Amino acid sequence: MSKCEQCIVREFSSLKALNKDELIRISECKTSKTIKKGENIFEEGENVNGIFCIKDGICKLTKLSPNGKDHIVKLVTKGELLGQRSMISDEPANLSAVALEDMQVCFIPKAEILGFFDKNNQFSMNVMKTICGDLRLADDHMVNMAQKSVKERLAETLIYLHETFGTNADKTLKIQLSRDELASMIGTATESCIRLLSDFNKLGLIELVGKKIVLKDIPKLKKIAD
Amino acid sequence: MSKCEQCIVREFSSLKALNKDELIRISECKTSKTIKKGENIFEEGENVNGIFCIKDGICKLTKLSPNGKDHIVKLVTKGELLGQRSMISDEPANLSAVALEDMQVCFIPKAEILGFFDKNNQFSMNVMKTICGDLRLADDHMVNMAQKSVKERLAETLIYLHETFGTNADKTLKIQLSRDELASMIGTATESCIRLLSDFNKLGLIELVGKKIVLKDIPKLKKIAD
DNA sequence: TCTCAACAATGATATTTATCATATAAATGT
DNA sequence: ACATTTATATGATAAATATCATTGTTGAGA
Repeated sequence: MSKCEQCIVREFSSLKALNKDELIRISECKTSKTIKKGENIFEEGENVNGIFCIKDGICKLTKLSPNGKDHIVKLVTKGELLGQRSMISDEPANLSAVALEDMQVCFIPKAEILGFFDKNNQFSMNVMKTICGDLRLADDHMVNMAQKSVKERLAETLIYLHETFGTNADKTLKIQLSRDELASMIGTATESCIRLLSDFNKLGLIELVGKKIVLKDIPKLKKIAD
Repeated sequence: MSKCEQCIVREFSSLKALNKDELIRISECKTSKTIKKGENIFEEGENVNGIFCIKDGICKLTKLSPNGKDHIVKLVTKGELLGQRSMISDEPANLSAVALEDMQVCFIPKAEILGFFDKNNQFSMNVMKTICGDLRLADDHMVNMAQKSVKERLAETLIYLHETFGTNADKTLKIQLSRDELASMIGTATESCIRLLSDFNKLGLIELVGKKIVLKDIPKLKKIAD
């Protein structure tokens, strides 16, 4: 079993507040998993009973809307933790986590984490701050969904993907979402999303390289996004 | 100065975990304010430096969208706390709080609250759970905004207002929002909101009594809301 | 009581977005 | 390598929603 102490991704999450002994305890009780692209880490409504630490890969957090469409609420990547909210609220997961690429994740049981809450204030403060950050993002996102047009949301999302996940050598966005997934991030029909991408392409704002996307004119995209 | 110990609203918030001594400490450092309808408790971007405990009244939490329209993110009422997220994140307020009716609020300085975080685990757990609940609502809300039609959102909001704030003796909704405010809760143009209210009225789902609203057929409204 | 300003209502129209249909391109399994 | 599925693309059209213009209503303050 690999040692959390030597795992570099912990430095990027609330876990960085844990000391040597605490990390050793986690190493002993955690379980590591490989998740293949397209598989669930957990599903909406499921009891999670612990948190997941993402060692490698990216996943989407989705929620099923009553109309039957999935909405992508957030993308979560290497170094981040999953399932904190459910654990603290002591409720089933509100969102599903689905791998966008092959992933390595570690599962840490709830009991262990709750123990640290009592003893390590810095750790619980870190978790709180993370959740507060998520809340802020969610509120901002909600207002965007309610007040911005699909075009504005698409431009904004493209810039977000560019800034957050970067580009490949050929300048294409490193994170590769299907048109369908992109549509369900911005909350629109797949066809509308494709059409707007075509428009952006014709306007020279982006370039479509097969299924991949290159951002050609970021200042203009930012202007559209507001 | 009134005593927090004898204030009943604390029973409805995270503050219920505080013991007698802690409540006395708060009584000594808190300040009480009257906020008139339409006035701000705090404004987006402002440094809050503490939390507000709502003793009486209702306020709206709004965020200004880049298009210049205000969006109502949440309604907050008697017994709830305000400003927790900003305090924990150590960031300026992300939302403005505006009184919908005359309010009584108490302000508790940050230093005091942070002190309790260290010493009273139940209290910090309560705060965490509240914020987790807010996050869950925000995510749900985001998906609604992204995936539901304006009509669905209006029906849903009417039911929410009914269930949360109840009705007057004449069956009208107790909380009275202007058409403009209702529109900015559901994320649509004021005229669209008014038009849909007229439609609901003609269909016998609601009744418009001047500026007030009576829900006539809740089951059908729920069906529309999904 | 009158006046003005804010709010509510509605029509006409433009714009945005979804839906349905169909075509093409790319990926997948055998 | 071929057939079959899946994803992308685009046109035609319908539906939802926003915008602009106008009128009616209400309530607060002079």
